[in-house]
Amino acid sequence: MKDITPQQQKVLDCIQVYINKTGFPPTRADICRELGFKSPNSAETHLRALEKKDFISIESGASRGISINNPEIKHEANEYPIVGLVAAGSPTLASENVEKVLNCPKGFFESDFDYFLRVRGLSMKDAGIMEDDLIAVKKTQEIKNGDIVIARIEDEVTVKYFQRSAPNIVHLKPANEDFSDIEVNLEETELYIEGKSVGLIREN
Amino acid sequence: MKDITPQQQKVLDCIQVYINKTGFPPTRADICRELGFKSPNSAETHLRALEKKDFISIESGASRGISINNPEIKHEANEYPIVGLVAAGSPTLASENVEKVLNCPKGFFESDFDYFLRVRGLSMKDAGIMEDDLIAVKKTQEIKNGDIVIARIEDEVTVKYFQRSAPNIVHLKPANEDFSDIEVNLEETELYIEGKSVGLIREN
DNA sequence: CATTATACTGTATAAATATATAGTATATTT
DNA sequence: AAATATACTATATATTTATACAGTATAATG
Repeated sequence: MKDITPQQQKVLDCIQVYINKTGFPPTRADICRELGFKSPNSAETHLRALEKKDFISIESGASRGISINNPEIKHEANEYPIVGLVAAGSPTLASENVEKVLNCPKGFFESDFDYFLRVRGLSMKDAGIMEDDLIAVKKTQEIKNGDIVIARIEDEVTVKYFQRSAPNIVHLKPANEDFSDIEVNLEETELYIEGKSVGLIREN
Repeated sequence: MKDITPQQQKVLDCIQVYINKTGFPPTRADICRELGFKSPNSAETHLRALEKKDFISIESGASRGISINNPEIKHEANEYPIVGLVAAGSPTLASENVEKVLNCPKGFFESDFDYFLRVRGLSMKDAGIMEDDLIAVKKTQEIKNGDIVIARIEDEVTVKYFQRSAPNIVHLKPANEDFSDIEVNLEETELYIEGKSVGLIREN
């Protein structure tokens, strides 16, 4: 992180204060009003300087598209969506699948994650994953053998242990003797890995 | 607070998730994209309904001028100690037993709780409680049959199902067939109930 | 049975906003 | 001495965005 100039610090503080006060970031004009600038370009150039120094991110084209980069994890809390294991289709954050959102501190689990998945069924019982548990899912394709993955095979979504047995053969193994392994031949069947489990929460 | 419709809840969640993801609220068009609406007016009317019911505030004329009203639940976070199952003696919050502290929002589980207990052994495996899991423990003497309790019998601390079989007989039942029930005659043996499990967290 | 709330599509537009361009001036670095 | 970063004013404009208006349809309410 490069050093910030006093004026840039003022602009950064102004953005933070504005967000705290209103709930959304300021426009260039808002910053000018707050800090007494007479040209929107004053704000613009400061914003670009802050962006270059990585203090903020600016989403191009979006109004008020400023977000403050906060690499240090201060017990900031986040709202994470809880999605259900929909029988057909992958768990998506977009639509009717979001059950509710759960407030959880950033860095709660060792790895960061993207959403919670509500578990249906007992196929991972012996891994201590019970019905209605919430799995913290990190969307990633970096899977190692033995990871617990959220996998979609032809519109069916399941939670299983991942094991690549051969270059084109993946085994999805349940942790329950009442269920059997799923062998997926990647040349015949489409397998999409939604992500992997990085944690679990049970409310009882 | 008036009651919210399922669809309005989705829109509200969508706003919250969008803010988490981007740092700023969505536009009407953004909401449509996320939820699959084809007219910006769909988002607009839902927003106005949410505003009328006081779930959100909308700043007139401002782009992305949506803020979520959440005066009551301020997602206050607390530091909870993680204590180990010390072989002799009850889990105390004395500093030598505190492994570390975990930041967790208030009201994270349905019931409030006092500390986390690091689980040793697999005696509650079939209840989905695995080695190294963290049990959220509420210090209480109000125990019902079937509750998962943290019990101390003569300096030995265990986690078990609680069942009062007779006025003076308590059974502490494991959830693992390799372990056997512990029958406690309250007239002969001292049983102290440390508290009960109200939730579980697994970091993996 | 009329009214109101919910839940949408589709179109239009004034206002809000990001952002480029053209300058001026000072301090710092190479 | 030239280049670069900072720190502004002033103007212009394409795009983004909020928001109104016109419909359709269904369920709930009084």
